[in-house]
Amino acid sequence: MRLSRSLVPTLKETPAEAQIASHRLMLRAGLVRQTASGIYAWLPAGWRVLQNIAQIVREEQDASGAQEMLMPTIQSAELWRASGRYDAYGPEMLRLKDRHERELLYGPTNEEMITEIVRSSVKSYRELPQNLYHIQWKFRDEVRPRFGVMRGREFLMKDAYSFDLDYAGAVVSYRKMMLAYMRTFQRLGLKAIPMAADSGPIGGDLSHEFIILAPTGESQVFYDAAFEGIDYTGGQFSFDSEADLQRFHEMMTGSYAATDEKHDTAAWAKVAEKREGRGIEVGHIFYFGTKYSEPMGLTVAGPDGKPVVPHMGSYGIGVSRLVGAIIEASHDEAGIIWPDSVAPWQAVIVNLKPGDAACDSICEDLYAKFAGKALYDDRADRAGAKFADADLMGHPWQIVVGPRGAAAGNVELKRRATGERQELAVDAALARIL
RNA sequence: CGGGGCGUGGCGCAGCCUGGUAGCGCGCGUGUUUUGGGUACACGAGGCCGCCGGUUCGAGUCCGGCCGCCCCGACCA
Repeated sequence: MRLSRSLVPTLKETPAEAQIASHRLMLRAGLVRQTASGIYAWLPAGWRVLQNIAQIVREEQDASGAQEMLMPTIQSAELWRASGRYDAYGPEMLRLKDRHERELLYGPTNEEMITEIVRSSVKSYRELPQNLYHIQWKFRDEVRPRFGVMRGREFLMKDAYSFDLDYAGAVVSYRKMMLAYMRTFQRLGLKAIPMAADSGPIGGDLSHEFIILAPTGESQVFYDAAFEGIDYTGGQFSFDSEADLQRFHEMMTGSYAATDEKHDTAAWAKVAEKREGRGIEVGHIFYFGTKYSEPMGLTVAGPDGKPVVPHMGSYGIGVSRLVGAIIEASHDEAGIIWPDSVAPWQAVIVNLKPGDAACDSICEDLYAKFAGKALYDDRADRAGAKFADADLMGHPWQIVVGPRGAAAGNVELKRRATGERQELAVDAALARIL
């Protein structure tokens, strides 16, 4: 995109409503605009980030064997009465009526709907297991939306639902999702720690929250250094190997990890290498047995022909929350520092002197070669303003093209994360990035 | 939902106490200037002062109601 013709409204000053770093930076970098309390419009740059994150989430879900689908945002109240949650869910659920006075709701989650869909189409144990997910907007009428996109009322979530014949099968599905999550967060450039969470009446160790480390996180976290440096994407854990999945699960549950709410000082004392930090919750997975399948009448024919009630689990990632969380984990005084995998553009080409033949020629050439992966700052602004915006927007690379180097066919390459700069020939710079 | 606060050009704010024809900085437009980290100067555009009602000769300012938004707390991807 050419910046001169794009809607990327950066701000020099911070709007008064924004308190935390990610919210301030998202507004200043022109990623989002708030349209109502807890509801945001995603502007071009922000939308690219959101899609990049969603794509990584999607790839890892697919790799785990889950199938993507899309369920609607609007659901009928009837569905929720069947599970008993219509009344139980409370005022957080946005309720609507259509022109015929039929009761509808804007989905806060999709257990009921997916259970109904599976109920109507899956008839035999041979069709299990199934794991279905979608990436869809949710609405939860939070009492107090805050922290920008991290605690909005409308938010984009990836939610997956697994269906297995029995508990043993559900455990395998659970472990696959846990692995998919750790791989996803690693690819997003985040350090994530799975933490045991309340699993309700079902019990067991099959509910985990995924906390990512960020200095400005909401809660204090305590964890074993054993979680550091594990490579989840390198091939040592296969989704197809139950032995791998078990080893992985033991690794994740065998070391101490807790937020301040559940911190156990006695157990903590025994940890050899302690780590503490701040964290943000970005995902939650749990096994809940037949909590929905039972009341909603989901059964399949078992091997002996008799009906069996499938065991379910559900698995959520806050996709839009991740945008804020990544910024909390990766920014400095000047602005955002995007991990390469989620950046809206890999590089910004900063033309210091639009109109100068040498500068224009190098920039146009670079811009074409990046084929959409670079933002071209062709605005007729001061150099300082462009540098400030480039840092603010957080592009992983900045390619500075000025008359000084252009004459010799050189550009300056700056890495946003380290601040490191060097003067290179155009092709050499290009080779470093692509 | 309890507690606190704020709504005045696009953004950040002053003016309100003590009513008298709306102001500052940034941004925006034009021109000159400058030309590698938000340059300087000049001219200019842009405001239902959140909304409704009341008091008053006169309301951004005082009174009442409503709406919106933010912050702290309890709860959540």
